[in-house]
Formats: sequence, C-alpha cells, structure tokens
Amino acid sequence: MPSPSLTIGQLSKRTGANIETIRYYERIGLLPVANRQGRYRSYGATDVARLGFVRRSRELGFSIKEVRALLGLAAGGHQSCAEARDLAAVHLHDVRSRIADLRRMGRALATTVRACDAGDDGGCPLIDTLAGNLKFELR
Amino acid sequence: MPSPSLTIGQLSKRTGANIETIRYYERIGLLPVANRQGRYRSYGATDVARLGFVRRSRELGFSIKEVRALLGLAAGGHQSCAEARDLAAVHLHDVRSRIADLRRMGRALATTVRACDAGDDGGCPLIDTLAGNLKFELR
DNA sequence: CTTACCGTCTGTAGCAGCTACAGACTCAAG
DNA sequence: CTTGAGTCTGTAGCTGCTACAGACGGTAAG
Repeated sequence: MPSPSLTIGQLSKRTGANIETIRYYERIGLLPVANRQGRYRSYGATDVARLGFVRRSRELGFSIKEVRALLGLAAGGHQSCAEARDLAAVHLHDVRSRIADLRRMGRALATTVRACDAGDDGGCPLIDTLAGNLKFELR
Repeated sequence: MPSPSLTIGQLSKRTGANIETIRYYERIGLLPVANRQGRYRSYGATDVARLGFVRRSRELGFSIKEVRALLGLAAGGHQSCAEARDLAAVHLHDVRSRIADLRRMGRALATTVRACDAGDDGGCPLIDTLAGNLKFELR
C-alpha cells in the first residue's frame, strides 16, 4: 500500500512540530517542498521520518545548520558516522559550557536571594550586588 | 570636581559593553538619552554606574525586561527588596530548569557519542537515534 | 595646507528560530 | 446555503544584539 497521506495539521500532531514551524522548515529548505493534493500540502512516511529526525536533533540542541549537516550525513555511508560523532562531540562541549555558565549564574542568584531572605542589614543585597557594591561576588 | 566625561568608546572600555550595544540600550530606553558634547555622546559617573548595573544583570541572565524592572526597583525604597528578591527567585527557577534541560541533552549526547566511539555494530548510533530507531532513548 | 586616520554619528539590515497575524481559499457537515 | 475548521501565501514581529554604509569631526604627520 502507498503511504497514507497526511495534511500539515496531521503531520503537526504526529510529530509535535507546530504547523507554522513545518512551513518555516520548508521555506528554509530543511524539509523538501511538499507534494500537493490540490493546493494543500500532503505528507507521507518519509516526511514524517525526516521531520522526526529534525525535531529530535533540535531537542538535543543542534542548530538548524547542524541539523542540515546531520541530515546530509544520515544520507551518507559509513564514514559519515565519524563526522556525525564529531559534530555531536563539539556540540556536547558547547552544551557543557552553557551548563557551566548557567551554574555560575545560578550560584550567584542563589547567594543573593538567600541574603535577601536573611534580610539582616540596610540595603537590598541583590540590588547592591547589581549596583556593583561587591558584598557578594558575581562569579 | 565634576564627574569626568567619557566618550562612548571610553565608556565601552570601562564597562566592557560594546559601543553598538550602548547605543542600542539608549535606543530601547534602557539607558537615558546621553548628554552631548557637540555631536558626541558624553557620559559621567552615573552613566557608568547604570550601565554597570545593566551589564551585571545581563550577566546573571536577566532579560532586558527584567533589567528594566530591576532598575526601577533599585530606585525604589525598602520594600523594593522583596520584589527584587522575588524576581531573582523566579529567574533562578528558570535558570535551573534550563540547566536541567541542558543536562538531559548532555546525557543523551554523551551516550550516543560513546556508542559511536565503541563503534560495534552496523549503522551509526547517533544517526540511528536521531532517525528514531530507539536503541538509545533521548530522554 | 593636505592627507591620513581614528573615532563618532545616524540609519538600516541582518542573525537564529521561530511565532503570529491578515486575508483569501477550500471542503465537509448540518 | 451557511458555517466552521483547516489550509494557503505573505509579511511582520519577537529577543538581544551585531554589522554594516556613508557622513562627519578632530588630531597629527608630512
């Protein structure tokens, strides 16, 4: 049997991707220009798979550019795996440094919030910190 | 003595904020419209302080909107501290959930990268995962 | 005096990655 | 026949900058 054809709305529900996002992906060439049934876009199993790939990649934090590369590699053969691996490794490194940044922020925020809760002295610890009265160091 | 007046370039160096960013902040009303010496913007101690406040807030990950609020609260009196604290607490919560997201990504990435390194079977673990062949779960 | 160079000015456009319309259409149910 | 849901295209908006282009100002060397 031929793959059952989905409307954009059905594809959206099936993949969790927003309709506007799907059209956006088509516009930027991340998804191929969809087949039409009349004037409506019509999707099959391949489209579901490709969009799923994109969604999962995005959920792992890959940029659109990286997703493009991954899609290319997915189509390629054996040694594509090494390239994909490297792409992921670089991205992982990036994710880890973003975590480190956020943790630094989190620590500074927690410190000042706690100081505010203690509410001991005159002045607001948070605002004083932001104002540069370095009772609490930012980093 | 009057506060020594700085050019935008000097202010930029002193605060670490990019020149274009300073003008951008002025445009969006985060900084007041600067005084002029002739046609050039001229900054004093208050400006250095205010921009410093903004920069530190941004480094803690507060959005522009939140920075606006914090600036307002900084000008306010005693009970502003509670509001500022709450703002920071909400933001901290947000930071922590972003960390959690990133950690999830990081784990999934690390798993697949390791699987790629092991390089046992046919097929690329990373690409297979993205393709939805769930040998390795994403979350 | 001229030329060169630096800094500044305004205004606008671009980046990522969507999201949100407006206004027109198609199609099926009631 | 009408109504409502879904879809279509095209464009503009969001956040927080960053990057020009093209003009002007001030200083210093030749």
